[in-house]
Amino acid sequence: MRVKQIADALDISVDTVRYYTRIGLLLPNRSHNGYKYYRPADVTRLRFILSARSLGFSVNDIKEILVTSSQTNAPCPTVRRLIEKRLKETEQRYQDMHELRERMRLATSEWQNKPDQPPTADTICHLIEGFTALKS
Amino acid sequence: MRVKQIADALDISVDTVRYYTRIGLLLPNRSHNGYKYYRPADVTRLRFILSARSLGFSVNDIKEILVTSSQTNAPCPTVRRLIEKRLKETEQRYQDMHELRERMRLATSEWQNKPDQPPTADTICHLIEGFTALKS
DNA sequence: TGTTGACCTGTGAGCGGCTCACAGGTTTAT
DNA sequence: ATAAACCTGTGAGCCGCTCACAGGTCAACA
Repeated sequence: MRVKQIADALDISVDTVRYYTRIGLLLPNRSHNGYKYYRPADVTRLRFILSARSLGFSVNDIKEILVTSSQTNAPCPTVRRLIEKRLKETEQRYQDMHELRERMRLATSEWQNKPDQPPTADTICHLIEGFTALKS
Repeated sequence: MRVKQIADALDISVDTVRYYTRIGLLLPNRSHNGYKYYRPADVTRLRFILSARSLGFSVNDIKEILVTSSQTNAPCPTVRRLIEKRLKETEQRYQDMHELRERMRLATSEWQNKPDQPPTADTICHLIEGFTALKS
């Protein structure tokens, strides 16, 4: 398979396939014309990469898992360790997003009742500065 | 004030102050020695920038707001328009984070009962591939 | 046989919002 | 006088792609 075929088959862009190839996650064959040819094993590998991405693993994580898998033939402990770490980060970012969303909602709601005002010497936008002053 | 003083005063890093200066959000004075000197108006401006960042505005948004503010002296309509846009994006990312968190939690919980296994011809890590196969 | 058009190549840059590094100049305190 | 702490501009790195460029390859059709 050539790049477009494998990309279409797994419903991702050729650029993404090329990116994974470029950073060494995929290792296709080269033919006389310089084209890259992807074999069934590469499809398995790419499918694995996409699964891992959708579970929040970084591409470096995936690289590490693939190396471990080929060396020690027991990638699972690595996988368990990494997902714990990524889950903690995700929880934190989720929490941050939650707070940001609340702040934004509260601000828009409060701004409903406030008029537009020109800037002064001390304030650039009374909506933004007024809201922050209120909360801090 | 010099960079470290303003950075300490607002509890951010000198690199961040320099970054905002570099992209033109801050416009300090220059003295004979080449040092940048920040005045009270710059402190107000930086405080505004930080408030806006904490409400989810991008640095480009802030640039736009500052330009509007200095030209039309009514930044509020711009601010209202932009926060609506950013809020929608934030809602979406929040939702995405929520789903990712659920997937990760479910995966870790299911993996509790599964043993480690070496890779085979068709699978690299049965935990990851097994989980994805289950959900799709 | 020629020519279109779809595909392919590698490399480099861009996105956001910082953060870090480098090599050297300036100021301040001892 | 000297050392420590500060300052400068510029460039690169982070992440995971995405887009652009200039040119090479190949199948189909006239």
